[in-house]
Amino acid sequence: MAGRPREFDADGARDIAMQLFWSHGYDATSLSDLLLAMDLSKSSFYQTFESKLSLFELCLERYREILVGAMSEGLANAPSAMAFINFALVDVANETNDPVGRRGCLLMNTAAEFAQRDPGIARCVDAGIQATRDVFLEAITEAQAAGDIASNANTKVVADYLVTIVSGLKTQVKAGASRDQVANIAQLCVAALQRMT
Amino acid sequence: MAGRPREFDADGARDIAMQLFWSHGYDATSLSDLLLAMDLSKSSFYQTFESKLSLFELCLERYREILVGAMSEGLANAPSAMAFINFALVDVANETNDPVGRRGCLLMNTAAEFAQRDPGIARCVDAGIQATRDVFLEAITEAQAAGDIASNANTKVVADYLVTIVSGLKTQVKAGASRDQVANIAQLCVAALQRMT
DNA sequence: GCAATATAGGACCAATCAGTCCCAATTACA
DNA sequence: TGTAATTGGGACTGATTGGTCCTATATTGC
Repeated sequence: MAGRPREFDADGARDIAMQLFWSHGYDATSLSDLLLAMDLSKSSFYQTFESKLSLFELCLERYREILVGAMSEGLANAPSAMAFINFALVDVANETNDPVGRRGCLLMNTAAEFAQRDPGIARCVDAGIQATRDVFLEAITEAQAAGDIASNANTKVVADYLVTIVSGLKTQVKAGASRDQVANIAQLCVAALQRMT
Repeated sequence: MAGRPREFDADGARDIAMQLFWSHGYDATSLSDLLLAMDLSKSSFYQTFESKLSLFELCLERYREILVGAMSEGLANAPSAMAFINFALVDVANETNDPVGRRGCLLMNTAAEFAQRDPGIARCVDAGIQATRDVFLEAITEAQAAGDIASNANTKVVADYLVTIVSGLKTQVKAGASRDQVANIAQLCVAALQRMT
């Protein structure tokens, strides 16, 4: 009944596209760039992914999946919730010498580039940010139980605080800040968190 | 000796362009958009501003000028340096219902969009960020003298912290956060700052 | 063999892009 | 009056954009 099977891995191709979008943004990633990197003919591309925009949505969802997965795993494996939070912030400094360039966060980049233009994209971005916020929320609750964060702190606001910090740090990286600079800011943020009442 | 004088205000036209770039970014602002808004013919445009890119550089410099001016004035007129810092952060929440839209900061937007593409633009962005950092630095030193910030705090890192926070908050705004949400995060950041040792 | 699907490749589309050039008219100063 | 500069407008460039359509070939299940 079914015809000739697809010869390429659609998920793999989408992941390659995700890297491009992450590096250069939506507009600056042209269709020809995509076809070249994904090693697809135009026919195959449009048969599998409806359009550039819908592929982008897939990439955003995939990005969230990977990001939240890594964060959840990091939290689970960390010696303590506070250690995880500390790592999440300080680790941003390592992106200053990322061989693939200072790309920031695909979700935040998208929010900055054109989340307001397309409602579907806006929903994707929002869902992604909420998901990372939820992981932080979990870590904060855990850190509270461990006595590392004041018990009367408003966990939701603190979670938003962490998302804001990470977002801000990544923008600093894109703006050209040095490794030490970013690491120092991150440490200050963690220290501030620990002193909250 | 001189011929027919220019009929339009070049600085005013540049300011209009700045608003466009601020709202939509560099790439998404087309030349026709610019000509229409600035009310210029293509001839006049290219005679006065060498190219779209060099006009953009002018806009970045102008933006810095306005931003730093407003911050300096705010600091000078505030009841205290700490009050100024508090206002600088909490006031970001007001951008959630800005009639012109959630535009973020032109400097940070540019850093995110393509600071890495062009070295001249990267310098402009960096200069702008440094300038705002310097105002914060001044405020921090003043707040230290007033006893509102711990005297042993590393002022440069704290200044970077503030820049990071403002940048993060503005990104939150662009990502769709509510007014209260942003205000709460901002207040938390200020509270954290005041508890630093 | 037949229907269904996927393949690569290219022709083609209308639109947009930034930028150049040329034009005739206009307005200044000397 | 002549020179210098700006004006608006349009023609035009070459390139790129995302996307559609078509053809011919290939591979599957029935």
